[in-house]
Amino acid sequence: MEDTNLKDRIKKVAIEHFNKNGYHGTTIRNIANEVNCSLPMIYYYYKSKKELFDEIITNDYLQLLKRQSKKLTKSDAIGFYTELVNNLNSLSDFDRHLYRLGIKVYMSFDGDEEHIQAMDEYEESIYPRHAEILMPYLINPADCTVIVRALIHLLDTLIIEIVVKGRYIPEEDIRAEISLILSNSIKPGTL
Amino acid sequence: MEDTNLKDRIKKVAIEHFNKNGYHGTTIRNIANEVNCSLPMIYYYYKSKKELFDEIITNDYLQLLKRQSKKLTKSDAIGFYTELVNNLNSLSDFDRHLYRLGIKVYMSFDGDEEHIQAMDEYEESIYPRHAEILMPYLINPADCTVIVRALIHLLDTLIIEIVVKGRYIPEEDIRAEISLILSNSIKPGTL
DNA sequence: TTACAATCCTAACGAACGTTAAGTATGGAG
DNA sequence: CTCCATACTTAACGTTCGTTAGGATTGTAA
Repeated sequence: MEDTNLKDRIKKVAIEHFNKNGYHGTTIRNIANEVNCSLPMIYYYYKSKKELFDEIITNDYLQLLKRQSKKLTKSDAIGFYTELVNNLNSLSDFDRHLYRLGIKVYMSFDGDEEHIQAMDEYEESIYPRHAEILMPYLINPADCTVIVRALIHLLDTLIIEIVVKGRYIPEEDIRAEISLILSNSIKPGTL
Repeated sequence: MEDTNLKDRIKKVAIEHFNKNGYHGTTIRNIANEVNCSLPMIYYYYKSKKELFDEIITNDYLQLLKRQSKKLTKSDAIGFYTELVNNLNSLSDFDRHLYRLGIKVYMSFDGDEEHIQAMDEYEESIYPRHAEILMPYLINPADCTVIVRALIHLLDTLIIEIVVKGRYIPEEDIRAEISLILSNSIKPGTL
């Protein structure tokens, strides 16, 4: 993200503020102050406060998710999920804050009805996607539901731990936790 | 919580609003409107908006946590944690919203520095407490760190799933997920 | 040099905010 | 009946909010 470009600088600061203080706690004046530009410049580039927020969530956040998933070199099941979580450790501060803001909206802790609905739809696509990835490796396909659900739950908190609370979790720790769930349930040799 | 008492009715509505709209998104006027009282009545019972919020978090929320932990009849390890999570299924709407608000502050999604610090201190007491509970049952005490951490992570998302997203998770599902982590690590017979 | 679009500013708008001043009802104690 | 604390009100305070009107500056094309 270019720092010379005023429009982008505004968005960058906006993400920091929305992330830190929430939608209502963020003011256009505070953003303008930090960007060191006049107040109406924000309305020059963005129609309103709401549009600025919308663009961040529906553009930048979803783009970040796609960018992260493209990084995956998917080897085996445990390696795949370990990599997915571990990549978050090396997120830039900016991306981490953007991710955090996304989670916040996703959890209905900020934003309004529209955003929450969009996030819900996205979430419903998660379970089948993981089930599809794991299915071929399972010893007992009947256990699929429990295993996938427990896996998603574990992934969720690992993500929250890293992205929301800003902690670093070493790769071997991530692998150990994921293995705890998967190692007894997937076929040997695929590990 | 008495509904005849105006002071309590104000707090009840305040919790709903803080939970739904965040600290900055909640206005004294909106609360007064819904309680159907005049605006200064809120200042008659509470010194300021901040004090009202503080009391909810440091009084009511922590009391709810204690009340929940007292309900536990702690049998075996898996039963203990299953009960802990399952009890959240039967939380009243009011308590669930209060719990959600607490999680929100705990995750630094709302509130200010003081609250977040208080929550961090509380959180640091969690790991040793669970380690202590589980230690006697572990087959290999060297694995303690991984197991306890994975357990806490799993519990966290189960709690979020029920309290934040408002889903119902059947007791057997909770037990299955917790067993997935614990059943291979704790001594047989203690299950 | 002129014309014009893009980029920026100061100053102000009305609305909504947290908060308070100044009072009015009410009901029990003396 | 008087007194007074409790429970409540209307009306306004000063401040900050999102937003905009109206104009200045700048670089470029004709």
